[in-house]
Amino acid sequence: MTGRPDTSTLELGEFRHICGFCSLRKVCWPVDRTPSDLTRLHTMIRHWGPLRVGSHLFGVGDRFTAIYAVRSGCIKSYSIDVGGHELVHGFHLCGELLGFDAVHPDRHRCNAVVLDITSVCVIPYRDIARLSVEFPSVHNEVLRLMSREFSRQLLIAEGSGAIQRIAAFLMDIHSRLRRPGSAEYDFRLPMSREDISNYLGITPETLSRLLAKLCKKGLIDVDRRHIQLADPVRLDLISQGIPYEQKSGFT
Amino acid sequence: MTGRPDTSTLELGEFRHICGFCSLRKVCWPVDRTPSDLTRLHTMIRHWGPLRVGSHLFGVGDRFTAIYAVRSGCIKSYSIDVGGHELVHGFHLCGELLGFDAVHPDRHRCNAVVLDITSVCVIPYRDIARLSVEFPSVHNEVLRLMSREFSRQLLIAEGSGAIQRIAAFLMDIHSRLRRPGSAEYDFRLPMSREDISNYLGITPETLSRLLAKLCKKGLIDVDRRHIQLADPVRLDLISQGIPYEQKSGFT
DNA sequence: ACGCTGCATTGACATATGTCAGGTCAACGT
DNA sequence: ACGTTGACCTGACATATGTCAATGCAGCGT
Repeated sequence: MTGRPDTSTLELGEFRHICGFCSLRKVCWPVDRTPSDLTRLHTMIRHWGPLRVGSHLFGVGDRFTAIYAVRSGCIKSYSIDVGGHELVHGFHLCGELLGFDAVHPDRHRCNAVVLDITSVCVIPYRDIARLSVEFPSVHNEVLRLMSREFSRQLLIAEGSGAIQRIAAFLMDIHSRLRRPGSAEYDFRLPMSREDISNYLGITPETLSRLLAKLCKKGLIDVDRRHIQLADPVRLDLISQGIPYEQKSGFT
Repeated sequence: MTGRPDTSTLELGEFRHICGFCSLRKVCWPVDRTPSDLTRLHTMIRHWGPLRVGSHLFGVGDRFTAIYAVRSGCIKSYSIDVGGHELVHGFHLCGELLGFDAVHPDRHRCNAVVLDITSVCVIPYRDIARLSVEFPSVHNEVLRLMSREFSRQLLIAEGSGAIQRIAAFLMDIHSRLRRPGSAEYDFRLPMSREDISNYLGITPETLSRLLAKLCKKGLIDVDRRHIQLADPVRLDLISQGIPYEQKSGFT
């Protein structure tokens, strides 16, 4: 779409669509809009996908051309450090935006790869900038969305222990994956153990052991990528560094 | 200034100033501006300070009223977690901006406390929003500054080992503290060991030991808060996880 | 000069996490 | 049914870091 060659990408479903009918509208642009605003959005946004697992939305050094909204599936953003190791910056699930990493130098500073079959909306940045000038609310919206990403990063980084970060991660993914209003506590992780451990800054072995530990303590149930939060309340306490019992074995 | 009562604050030097004469102008707003832009800034910005060590610029829950630019000194932003422990988000040195933590919920999510005798510029957010609408370049500027903060956070968080993070921290502070064009490699840390270790997510003891180790290896010289980077090149390698020798003892 | 005080350092030890190696299991094609 | 493959789990051990307690040391007021 940006002219970037990526032969691993399927471009099957490219077509225009009206955001006014989009189920994700409130997620992408929660501010109330007038019909004329929606008409504008209609002329700006393209739908794209479904994309094949492993294909890239953009890569390091690509020019900043657009913001992406995930309609379904999961995108992983990552970079490769000087030692050649992958560094996972984050995951973008259904209803979330990505691409803000390139606002300043005008070039993407990370890669974005498809983990699940994924469809996205493409919002050209040029149009966002134009809209921002016309509608201050859009400007605030962009700032707000950047801010949200920012605090999510802090959330994971602040836990001092591995268990805290794992618990926080599970709670975070669950809250982002569940449909609004749903009270279900089970979900399927869209990413591998390796991606999770890399994101959390621990080894896959430690992640595996601590998941087993949480399982044995009865806080969660794990079956491969299927997760059930058996005791969300205690999990939440652990994610905040509070052992749920005096002698539970969690610091 | 915002009406927030803070009896520990000195309000000695409050007066209007023309940013066109300000030595920090290029740091705050590096984009070239027309004289009329400068006149506008003139009407917006107030100077404030010097502020006493320990006084607060703002606290958690305060309404988002302004962005602050540090003219001299050092500000620490931090929050208190549910366990009552302090969590240091970052430090703001001469020529840097703070206050963006409150763009979304319109309330500050952290406290900002003075570490060194500090003077700041106060830029009311209302005016920034207004300027953003009139001048797209200002809008980009705000995004760029948020983006810079964002990547600084990642820089520190990504190092897997404590030594990496310490090395990265020292290099980072040095680059932010030195005057442009200066080739000096010594500086004075504006914050305590406890603040540093808290920021890096390690204990003061570990910090102390690893600083001693770097010292013994001849990479730095330490005298209380005075630091000299004796071997910046190798320090930089360490900050990227690359041992500077095969058997150096650094992972 | 003196002792006080707060911060920084150091040592001994406990614990958490990484490393390396091997083993288990489900998914898949033949 | 069989072996192959890749992801995941587990054990033994090395290392890094946290914890607790004691010491050093500069700044400061008396």
